[in-house]
Amino acid sequence: MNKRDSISMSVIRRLPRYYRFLGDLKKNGITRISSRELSARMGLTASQIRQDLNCFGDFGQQGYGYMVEQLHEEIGKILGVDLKRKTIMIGAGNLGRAVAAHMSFNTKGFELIGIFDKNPLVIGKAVNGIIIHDSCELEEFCNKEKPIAAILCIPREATKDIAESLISYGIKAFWNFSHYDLAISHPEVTVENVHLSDSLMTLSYRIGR
Amino acid sequence: MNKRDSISMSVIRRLPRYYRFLGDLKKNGITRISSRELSARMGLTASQIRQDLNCFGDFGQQGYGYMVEQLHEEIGKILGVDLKRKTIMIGAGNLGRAVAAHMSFNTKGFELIGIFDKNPLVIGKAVNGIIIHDSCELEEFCNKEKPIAAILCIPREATKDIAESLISYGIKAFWNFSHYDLAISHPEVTVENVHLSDSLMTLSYRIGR
DNA sequence: TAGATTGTTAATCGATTAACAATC
DNA sequence: TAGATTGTTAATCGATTAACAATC
Repeated sequence: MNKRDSISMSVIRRLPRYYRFLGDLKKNGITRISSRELSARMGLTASQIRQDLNCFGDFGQQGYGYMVEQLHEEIGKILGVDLKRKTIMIGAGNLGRAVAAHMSFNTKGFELIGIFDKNPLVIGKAVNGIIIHDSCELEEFCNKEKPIAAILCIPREATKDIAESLISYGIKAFWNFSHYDLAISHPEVTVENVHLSDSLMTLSYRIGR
Repeated sequence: MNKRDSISMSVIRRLPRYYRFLGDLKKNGITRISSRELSARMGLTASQIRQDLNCFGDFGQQGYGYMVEQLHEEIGKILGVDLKRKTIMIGAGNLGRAVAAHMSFNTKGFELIGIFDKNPLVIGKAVNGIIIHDSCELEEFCNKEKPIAAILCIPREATKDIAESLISYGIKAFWNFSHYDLAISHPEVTVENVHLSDSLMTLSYRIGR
């Protein structure tokens, strides 16, 4: 088994947070940091930080700590934020357009190259310079441009079928905003579900009655 | 210690998903279900489902299973989706407007009663019938309407200060979309962070290089 | 009653924390 | 060298899974 495959989800989900905090430290001119100091800032244990980082290599120096800029860069590479994976978005409703306009895909490993919708009212318009195409052009577009990732901002009911079509067009990864648990049987396809509704209901629970 | 307080986050985060699946079953006319059948549909173990549900009460019937409609309703009550907590949104940019237009707050325990921004271009407009007010009216509005929850769709830098003001105006819960880990020291305030960037970077990691 | 399935206790597994030898 | 802090192993804690008696 590849080392990378043995990393637990718990660790993976903390990586972007490390990346963010290290970026901040760098911006504030801090050049080195100990796991203890970082743990205090992030609200973790120093032990956990050292364990997490050691999943990927020996980034620290004993008796000294970690170099902020170097560690930031290393984690960036681990996350793959330096890549430019061709990405399409399906669904240009409120949420889709906002995500397209709001996210900096190019600093997170992706490049948004096309948006698709079947609503004639939005087709032909552009969001952040990305043109909204007619959904019927999807297959042709994929054959030509070979995107590997798709962002799904479509209604719940449409999700499963569209995802399957997209896989047949060569899509290997989904960022799914629809209120539906996309679970793909193909093992080579990666899915990240964003369930805003679930998040809000979790807040509702925690507020209490 | 209150029973409710002893429930782990792992369990809490699964509740909305149970709620969703049970709603589906109900819609499909299925009136009862065993933990084994539900586990197969949800991709969990039957054991986990029984453990989770037993945190809140004995909803099942031995030898028989669970009544779908009744369980759906019970979980809804546990989540508090029947409540109408007065909620405001701060920040009516792309993301804020999309969230305001896209989410069904009233089926998730909340009622959006006002949106605030300082951009004159959007003040006075409405999203889904909710008026966008000038931010300078925030304190007055809170004194009058007494909202208890706030949705933050503002830039990273502004988040901490605005959150603290809002707490002084009586806000008890935050749904935070800013790229910033809002961690409030007041124990009576609840925070749910939605980190879309982190989610996207997690996907980037999992795709690999 | 017999079969089914829960509620619940016990066993296992995995993740976090603590401890400390290695070493800068 | 002495002090500091890592990398890493061991101990603890919590969450998941298995097992089974209770009971519908």
